[in-house]
Amino acid sequence: MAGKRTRATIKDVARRAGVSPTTVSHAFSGNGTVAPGTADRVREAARELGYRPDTVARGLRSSRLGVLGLVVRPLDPQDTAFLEGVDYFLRFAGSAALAAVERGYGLMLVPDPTRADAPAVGLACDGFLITEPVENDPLITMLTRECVPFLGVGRDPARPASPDYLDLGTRRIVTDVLDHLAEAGGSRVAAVLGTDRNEWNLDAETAYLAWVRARGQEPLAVRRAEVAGEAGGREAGEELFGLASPPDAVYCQTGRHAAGVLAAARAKGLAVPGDVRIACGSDSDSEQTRLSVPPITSVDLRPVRLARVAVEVLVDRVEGIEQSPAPGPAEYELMVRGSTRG
Amino acid sequence: MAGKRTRATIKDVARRAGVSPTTVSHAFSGNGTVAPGTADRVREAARELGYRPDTVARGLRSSRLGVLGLVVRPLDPQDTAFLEGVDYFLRFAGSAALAAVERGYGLMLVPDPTRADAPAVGLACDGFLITEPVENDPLITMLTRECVPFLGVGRDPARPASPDYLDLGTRRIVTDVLDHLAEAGGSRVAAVLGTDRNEWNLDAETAYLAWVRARGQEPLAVRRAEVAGEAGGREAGEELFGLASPPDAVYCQTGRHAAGVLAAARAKGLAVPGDVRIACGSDSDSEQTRLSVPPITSVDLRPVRLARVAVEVLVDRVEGIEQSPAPGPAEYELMVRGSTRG
DNA sequence: CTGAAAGCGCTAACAG
DNA sequence: CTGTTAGCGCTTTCAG
Repeated sequence: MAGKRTRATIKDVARRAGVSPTTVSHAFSGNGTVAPGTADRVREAARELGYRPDTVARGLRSSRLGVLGLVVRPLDPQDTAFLEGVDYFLRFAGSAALAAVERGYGLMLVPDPTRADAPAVGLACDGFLITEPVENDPLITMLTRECVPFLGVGRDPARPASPDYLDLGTRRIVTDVLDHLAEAGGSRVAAVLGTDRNEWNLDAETAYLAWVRARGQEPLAVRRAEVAGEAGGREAGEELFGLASPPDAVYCQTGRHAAGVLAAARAKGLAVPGDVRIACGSDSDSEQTRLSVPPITSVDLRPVRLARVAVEVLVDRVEGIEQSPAPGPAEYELMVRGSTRG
Repeated sequence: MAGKRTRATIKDVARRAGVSPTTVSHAFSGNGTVAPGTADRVREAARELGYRPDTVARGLRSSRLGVLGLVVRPLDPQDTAFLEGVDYFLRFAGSAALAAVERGYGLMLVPDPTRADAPAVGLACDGFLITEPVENDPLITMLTRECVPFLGVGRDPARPASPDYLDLGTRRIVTDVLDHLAEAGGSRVAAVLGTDRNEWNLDAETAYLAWVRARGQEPLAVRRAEVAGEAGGREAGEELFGLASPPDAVYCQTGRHAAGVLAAARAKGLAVPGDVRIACGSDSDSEQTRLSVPPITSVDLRPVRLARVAVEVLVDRVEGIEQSPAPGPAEYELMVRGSTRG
């Protein structure tokens, strides 16, 4: 079932319809103007031949392929951790794909095109969505140099804010969650933070430090790699609850961390909520937070909506629509659950 | 940040390296032969200019773009149900993307290219993965006609088995689950089936009917659309448990259906397991089955592995590698859980 | 080993 | 309204 090129070309259609290739081109692209009758003949001929314009050839001229690249960080293709963030990521990717389709684009998952082993096609995308750029993201450097449109979902923490990044509003979110923990009765709030160098982590840290200091306390933060997951959270929890004066509330950066902290608290015989309140700054739809016992208060970052907005902005950029108004901070919703609510 | 074409072309590199475009082409593609020294000069010039071969132009000649299309059925882009199968689908899509990358391909989610409103780029893919083809799938018709390689993940139920389809082994799986329900004490097993016309549903029905009749009983099957989800399952459960002689075991086709049936049983005061056993023929990782109370016995279809196999086979086809041995039925594992185990 | 020439399939100017 | 003429950036014979 190999088969050489069987598809009809624009010339075949032109010949059959008794017109020039240009006319066929016009008829299909809707550019120029074609007499209705002629257009019909062209369409008819094309149908008979099973002709469809070749996207690649078209892209060569118009330097627009119709493909958006989605780059997910962290990005090591070896690292199956890629699959760990499934809940949030799938919703994001799925929604982005749909939104892209609605704008006439395909959405391709690509590994970091700056890596040597990246498939060449990665570079062919008309624009890129980069979720959670890392500090001084090399991909952003490259895209900027080559004038390829992109949109960061989250800031590059080392670069100035700009319309090139969607603002996740991390500090505001984290502060809200911390306030909620305090309202729920937490008087000493610890934090379990991640280690990736992205907006989400770096801003969360900043926000936590500021919040704690504003209350005249010393920060009590531990860090665990995102990929350490529930086990990492459990470790962190054991560390925190083993202290001489343990926290009575814990803010966690990921749902998996939170689930681990919860497990550690329960293992230690601590009531949740009661002795300890736990909340998570992300990923409210994850199994870990939603279906744990008790369920863990967390934040719905609206990945479906976020992806849609991101695609809209990116497509506008790709199509050269002038500065689509940079949307404000992403919407979110605090999902208060049993882990902080008597 | 619009910017016209800034990227260096092969000519620029040729000029700078003092050679012809042909030589540059050879140096990069590894085709012809280039003297080591010349190749170095070319590479050097390219580096200085930040040159990278243009994938689109390259694809024009070689008619190989390096992109695999992933078509998910059912496929209505309007229908957010697309997002509902998240657990299984994400794992599948994520894993497929990784496997594709490892073979040097990009993996693009595309809507059914046979639809009128589909983005043209859908057609540009070098090959397609079609998860759960529907009966007489029009996409398969088109791809066959145009000699575009594809691989169905699941058979087209209306076409003869062939190496073009990965065998999901549905009948075997369903039979195993039914056997398990019987072993767990079920003497009258009902089925809640789906409505999509794909291998999964049609073969499940066949297998169920055969299994029941082999035991000298009459089938007791209800159907609910996949998208009806938990509510649909609940309805189905109410219907079944409201019968004069209700079943004492229910096979469900989807995790959501199973969760609904479970809810219906509990609402009716039936013990699960005890009065009723429930098992699900798919999607063991879904929240619905894994984290319900009790958790629901289901089947791990190994989507991560399945996707990897599918990509391997498809890439072999795309690259014209002769008949990579069609892999046998997909592996799976019955995950026995509380819903069938005292 | 290297290069000149001829396109891949399509579209973008311009002319008619 | 339609056709002619040039290519897009790259690869590919096929001569040197």
